[in-house]
Amino acid sequence: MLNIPRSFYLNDTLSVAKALLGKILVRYLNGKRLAGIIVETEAYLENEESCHAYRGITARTKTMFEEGGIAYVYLIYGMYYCLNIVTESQGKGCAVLIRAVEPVDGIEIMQQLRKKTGLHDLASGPGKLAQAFNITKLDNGLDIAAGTALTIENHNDKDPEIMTTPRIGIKKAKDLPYRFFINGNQFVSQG
DNA sequence: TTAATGATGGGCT
DNA sequence: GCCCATCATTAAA
Repeated sequence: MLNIPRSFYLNDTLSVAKALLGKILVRYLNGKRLAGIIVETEAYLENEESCHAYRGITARTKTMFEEGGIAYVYLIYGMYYCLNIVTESQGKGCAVLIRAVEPVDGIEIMQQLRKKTGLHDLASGPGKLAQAFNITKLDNGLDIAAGTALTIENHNDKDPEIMTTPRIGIKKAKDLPYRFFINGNQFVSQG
């Protein structure tokens, strides 16, 4: 039940993306706890084309240049938000996309936010996850390492078996093996 | 079962 | 104007 400190997020992005698997994403919404086990992530490095920060700082991407542990939230396809966690040092411009979690706490609230029943489709994709946790552009720039409204906890479970593949839904740098997920977990997106 | 498509809006080459 | 780190719905097979 321990909030993960900033030092965790200052490590290299690929290591952080893998280390986040099995950790607990926690959101406090109107005093209620929403939580899920992170089962799928993707890394975005500042030196490859598919990274938003690749072309430098803009109004949208300036959050990606904050220091590790800050939330970077952006609107995609006009209707969904994606939650990222900035990694490494201030000014670097890299982050980890949280793609899917396995719901643990606050499942009824997630079902209301998603307008769905059941468990499997609640947060098995980046847009679904943001909807289930009520994450919007208002959360852009929040300090996840500070451990307040939006945070990540380490429950000291054993390290999961990690699978690696190319990232999903991108056109550039599509072959880089920067997607990670927990082997066999049914809440990973796309099967 | 898989494949195709519409929704919807901010950022940018 | 076109692109986009998506999803739910519909159509086809």
